[in-house]
Amino acid sequence: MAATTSFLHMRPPPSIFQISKLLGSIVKKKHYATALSLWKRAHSSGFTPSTVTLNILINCYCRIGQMDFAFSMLGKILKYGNQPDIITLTTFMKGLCINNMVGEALDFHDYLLAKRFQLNEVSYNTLINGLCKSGQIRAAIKLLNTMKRGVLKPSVVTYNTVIDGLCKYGLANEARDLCSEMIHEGIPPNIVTYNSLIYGFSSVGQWQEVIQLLNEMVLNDINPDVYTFNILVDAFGKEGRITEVHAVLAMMMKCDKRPNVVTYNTLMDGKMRRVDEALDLFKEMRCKNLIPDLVTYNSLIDGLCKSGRISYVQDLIHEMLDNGYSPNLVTYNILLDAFCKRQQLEEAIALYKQVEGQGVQPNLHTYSILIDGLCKGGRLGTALKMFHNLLINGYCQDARIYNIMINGLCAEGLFDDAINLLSKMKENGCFPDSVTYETLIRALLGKGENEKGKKLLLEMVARGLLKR
DNA sequence: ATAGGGTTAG
Repeated sequence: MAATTSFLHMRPPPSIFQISKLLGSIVKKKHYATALSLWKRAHSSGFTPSTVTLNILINCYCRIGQMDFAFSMLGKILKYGNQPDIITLTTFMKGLCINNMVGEALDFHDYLLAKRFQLNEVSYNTLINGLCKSGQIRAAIKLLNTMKRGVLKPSVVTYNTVIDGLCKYGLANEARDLCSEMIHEGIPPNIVTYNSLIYGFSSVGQWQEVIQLLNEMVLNDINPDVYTFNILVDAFGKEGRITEVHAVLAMMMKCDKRPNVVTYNTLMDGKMRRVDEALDLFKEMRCKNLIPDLVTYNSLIDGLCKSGRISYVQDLIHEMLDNGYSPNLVTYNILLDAFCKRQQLEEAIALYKQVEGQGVQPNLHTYSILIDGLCKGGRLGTALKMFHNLLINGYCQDARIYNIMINGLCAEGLFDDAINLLSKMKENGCFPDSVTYETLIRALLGKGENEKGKKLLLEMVARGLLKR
């Protein structure tokens, strides 16, 4: 920051073009908060933003979830007598999408159309991606088909977006059909297409298809890249197939592709049960001049917490901060979980308040950790309060959160309350899973409540939830 | 010239 501050005071002063360029390079590294604070300094030194500057700032605010500020930057463009351009509008739509407001993004699109603003292919790709990422894959396909009939034709990026969406949804076969369709339309698949498809088939264990895709790639003169190898390392690692992981790494070397941070993160993640090996990889990574990123730190912190090596966690957090990474929600969830599991409930609550105070929006995982921690720490009342707040705020479709609360009630012997919660869960349209029934049945039978236990066991069987 | 879209990891 010192270097950038002196940059602002250069003689002659930098142009707004140079400042925008610097902001852009900071954003490229995803250091959005840094870019914003640099701009604040520039602004107070008297620099006036151009539309490009404001577009960059809109992007920054969107990425850190401050949509109200992003919107006020939109207003600033008008205030300076300029018109938002296609990049402004697309950036803003992207912001709505990544902040769980895809519906608003679509409304914004309709509004722009009504005002006769011209959007382009990138704008549509942004919307299609938003739909895919929010699980509305059918709506995304519909929009793709609309594009086919219109003036803005889908490109390889458009197809890749939907293909990836299908693959993430476990619909690899359908994705493959779409790839054939795209070839039929005269658009050849590229490395991204193949990577998505390989991810899709490897995540459902259809290795034959994966091998076929790899062969097909080579035939089409498309070489596997680091992404391809990382996807394979991850998929094999998740299945515990260490031999295959090593084979992929060997193949990677043979293709002259160097492992990157993601490769190391993936390998470390697969070895978190063996923290020492993960730490060795961490050292190796630094020997190769690969800079650890936030994911690296989060995985290591998680592994160290779970293996009880707390003193090292502190060092690592300091190192992480020194390297310019601020903890994100994943970091906080890891630490909250560690505090709860170590029965340091007061520390957990203090951290939670700190997170809220920073304006970071906790997610369902945060609440699951806390409610479980509160129950196990003898604070059932507080847990119930937090749980009911969640239901009121619309988090009522996730079985895991009910399971945690049911478990908490059972642990206190409050079986009737637990059974009532099962009913409430069904009323809310959330399907109990095998964990729900196992929790209740185990607790009831353990306390000699055999009749109630038996009744639930029958219900579980009737719902087809009993494991064979 | 500087800014917006698709692929991997928690």
